[in-house]
Amino acid sequence: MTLGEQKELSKAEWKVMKIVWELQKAMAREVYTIAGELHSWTPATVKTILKRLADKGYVSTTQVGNGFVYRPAQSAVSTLQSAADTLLTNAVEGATGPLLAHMVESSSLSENDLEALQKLIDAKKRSLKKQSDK
Amino acid sequence: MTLGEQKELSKAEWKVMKIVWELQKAMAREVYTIAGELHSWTPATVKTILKRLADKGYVSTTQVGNGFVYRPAQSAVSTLQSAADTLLTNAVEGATGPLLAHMVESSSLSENDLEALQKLIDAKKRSLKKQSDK
DNA sequence: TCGTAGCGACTACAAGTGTCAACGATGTGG
DNA sequence: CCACATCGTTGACACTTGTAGTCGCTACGA
Repeated sequence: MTLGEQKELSKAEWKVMKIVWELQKAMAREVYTIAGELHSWTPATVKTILKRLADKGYVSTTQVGNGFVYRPAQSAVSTLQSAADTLLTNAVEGATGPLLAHMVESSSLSENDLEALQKLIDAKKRSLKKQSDK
Repeated sequence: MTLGEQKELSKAEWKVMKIVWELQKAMAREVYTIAGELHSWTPATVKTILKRLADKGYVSTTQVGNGFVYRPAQSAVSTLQSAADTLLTNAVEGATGPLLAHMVESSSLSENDLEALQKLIDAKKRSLKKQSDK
């Protein structure tokens, strides 16, 4: 994409993207088979969404035979992160803490994830402290 | 609302809700004055959005004079939390950790928030450990 | 080589959104 | 009591989204 203005993903598009992220490389067939099971969409529906995702630049395509191989154009993590930023934009002063608490609580995180978060929070706390006695 | 099926907020609706959450009680005038400055919307636009929010049940209204007092029907925190849950739904296995890390990093959190998160994470870690040596 | 299965493109259409103008009802200052 | 400022409601219109059918093209098995 020429620059910036990344169109956002719609609900249905997220669902398809999730499948693509999981497969990493996928033929249309695989995507709509899975999507069919998961959301009872017809192949036609999935094809439309794939097209829209390609237009928006979320999946890249490489021709193979009579069709494409679809592949995520950006990582799931970074896409999720921008979505999270958007979400945080809507957060009123003071809501962020409880929000994060809720998220941590309701996600299943690995030992490593928890460790990393711990470190991050420690660091944040220290920098807060330091700032207070400038 | 009778039960369940909460319609979701659209982008513009979030922006208006944010204002309503901040004001807690607001006349149309106040909302569209602020929204005008913030997003250069005309009063007409804001009125439409307020109506839609009322229809969706996100703001409650009480008549006063020729108009309404608008007031959030649910807390910012709980609304944000459901949005977060939706977001987490789209998260691929393994993405949640980095996602949360990013969010913690990019938000400004108070000492108390950080403390609370720390406790939560500690608890989570302990329960993970316990589970592993069943 | 020829039928067929499957692909992507195009078309369709109802519902949701972003944006706003106009209108009729109503409260208010003079 | 009247003119005016506002308020909420309606209507409007373009664009996006959810959902799906159809069609022309192509790869592939018989």
